[in-house]
Amino acid sequence: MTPATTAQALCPLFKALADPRRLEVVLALAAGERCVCELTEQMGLAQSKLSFHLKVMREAGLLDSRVQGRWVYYRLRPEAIAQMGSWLERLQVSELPKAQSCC
Amino acid sequence: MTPATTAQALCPLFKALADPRRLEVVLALAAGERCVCELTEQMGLAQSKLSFHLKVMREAGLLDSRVQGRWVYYRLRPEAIAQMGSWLERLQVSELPKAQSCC
DNA sequence: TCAATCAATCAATCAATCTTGATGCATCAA
DNA sequence: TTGATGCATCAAGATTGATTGATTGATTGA
Repeated sequence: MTPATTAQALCPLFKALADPRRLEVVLALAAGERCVCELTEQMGLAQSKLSFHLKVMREAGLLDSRVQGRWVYYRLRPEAIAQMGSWLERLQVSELPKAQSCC
Repeated sequence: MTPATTAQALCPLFKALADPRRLEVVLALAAGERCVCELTEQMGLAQSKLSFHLKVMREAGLLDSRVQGRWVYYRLRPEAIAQMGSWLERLQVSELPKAQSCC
């Protein structure tokens, strides 16, 4: 996988984190699986709004869900977190040289 | 800084990465500082388009710039990368317990 | 000076995302 | 079987973000 391809694959993940509500949801899920009704209460979000954001994150591959009876439980996908983390790590060059000249 | 506050601070950074063009620019800058004209050429982007995206990333705190003569050089802000990285790390819980019951 | 170059900005258009309230579907308990 | 609950989905409108082409300001070399 070339770096460019990797970037393409990562974009949806970063997009999924590019919203304050979603960051909060992710933070809540870091403590473990939660069902939608718990999240709704905890976040103080309208049900359909939360459902929308959960869908965005699930489709990006950031979250997984499972159905149990009439409840739906969401959880983080550690692979997704790791993928972003290691991409960022590769960027972390200690001392970048200044460009000498240009054009 | 509470976790929630941290999340608020991180949102603009993740937003800055939530675009394929911007990811490519970041990738290019990982190799070191570049001037806008180099990036324009390398990315094959219209000048005003690139300028727009650079501004988004600079205002988010992801990039820094310096002016030298009539050129402007952009570079990554390692602190920004580190901030996102360590936030992601804190999410990386090894084995999340399943929720028992709900509601 | 004067013309050329680099880059930011602006206004207008277009596109993507979010929000809202309503509706539908599945599950469960009575 | 009926009513209630949990969640997804939908259509409409609002908000935000991206693109385009033109203009402007600063800097440089002739």
